[in-house]
Amino acid sequence: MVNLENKTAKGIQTQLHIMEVAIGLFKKHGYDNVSVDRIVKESKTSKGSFYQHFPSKSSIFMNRFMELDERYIKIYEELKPQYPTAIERLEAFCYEVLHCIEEDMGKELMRVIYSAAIISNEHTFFTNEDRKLYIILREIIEDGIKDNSIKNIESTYIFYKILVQSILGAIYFWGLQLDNNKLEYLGRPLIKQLIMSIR
Amino acid sequence: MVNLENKTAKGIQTQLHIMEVAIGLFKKHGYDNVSVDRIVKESKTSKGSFYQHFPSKSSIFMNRFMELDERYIKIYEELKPQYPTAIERLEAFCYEVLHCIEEDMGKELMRVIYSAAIISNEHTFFTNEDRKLYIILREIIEDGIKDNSIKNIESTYIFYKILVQSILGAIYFWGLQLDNNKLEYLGRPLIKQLIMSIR
DNA sequence: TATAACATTAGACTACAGTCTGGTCAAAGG
DNA sequence: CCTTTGACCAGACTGTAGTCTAATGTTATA
Repeated sequence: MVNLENKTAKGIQTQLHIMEVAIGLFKKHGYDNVSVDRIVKESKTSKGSFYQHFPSKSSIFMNRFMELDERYIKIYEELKPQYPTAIERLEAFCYEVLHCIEEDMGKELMRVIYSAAIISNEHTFFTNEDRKLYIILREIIEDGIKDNSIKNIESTYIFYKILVQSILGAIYFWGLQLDNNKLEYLGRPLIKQLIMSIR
Repeated sequence: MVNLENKTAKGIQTQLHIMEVAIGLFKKHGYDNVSVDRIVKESKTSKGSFYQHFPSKSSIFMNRFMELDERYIKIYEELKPQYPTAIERLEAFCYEVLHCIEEDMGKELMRVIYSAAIISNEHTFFTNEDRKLYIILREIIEDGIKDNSIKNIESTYIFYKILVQSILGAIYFWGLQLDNNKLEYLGRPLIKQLIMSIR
């Protein structure tokens, strides 16, 4: 998910190197306690290099977050054969997404992303309807209409938006909590209720 | 909702004055284009004064946002006699909340609040279960169980959390959008679906 | 009233995200 | 081979949120 357009091999390497060092420092000391100056110092690069490859400090996390969509595809493919009906797949997939976000990203990263995404117009990833995750969701809903396991919805598009809002809400809610409750555990009731309502 | 503990009358006046000037400047030039330096200059105060009364720039908005809970109480009281059953009250109340947030606060203010709340541990308002809005929600759900208009829920507490996540999600989703779609319009399908599911 | 304790205020100062400028290097086209 | 274009990089610089210190006002209590 690293930006590949007009980048030299060396450039890509630098970008990856900065990213690795930065993520390492964030993990060790926390996002707020690591400055860009320190990142460029420890990675033996410079401010100019950093901002050549990342539009902002938070976009280091954004890069990782965007990569997650590739994982969703794999998750969906693995999960698909396990459930006979689309509605079951939809429910299981949603839980997997929540699980994956917590395990692979972690709360701090998600907090930074959610905090940045809503104030910067730079991040259009969330609103991009061609995002892989969104495509999968719509696909499963479509399947559910076809196999008649999903009923009681106005349209694929509307229910897909309902789901997106719910997932955003569950994650945001989780991000607010200072305790260690699991995202999947917190978000499950909402998803469950929605799934129940379209059965 | 201005912090009253250990404040002199003069202090409160200063706080209110700063708040008025700041909100005025934000409305005129946008939050990001108004610095704290400018606020203290135009309000003829000082940095020291500003941070005596506000823990951060964004908390000016937070103050306003917290005041909104008083409005919710009034809204609920006015709305209460219009609907015979609790489930109808719950649905109507949720829409009113969304409506109110857009009208009284506006998207920019909510963006700033949502962006700040999830990264700063300073803001416990969202997670405080004694928040007026949350009390009202639980009360209506309780009423619904009593008058038997609400069924199919595991418990008041769980469904209340479902609702809170949904409202957060709807607002966050709205905040992400660059267009001018109304919050109430965007969030309505999710609320409707949930209400339907507990009927 | 005197004084201690604390709220208030001013403004210099710090830390840090992000910008800008100027230079180097690699590759592509003539 | 030369030149042009643009990616890459270094580091000085800027703007701004938030801190610190020291002075001043206010209030409660001895």
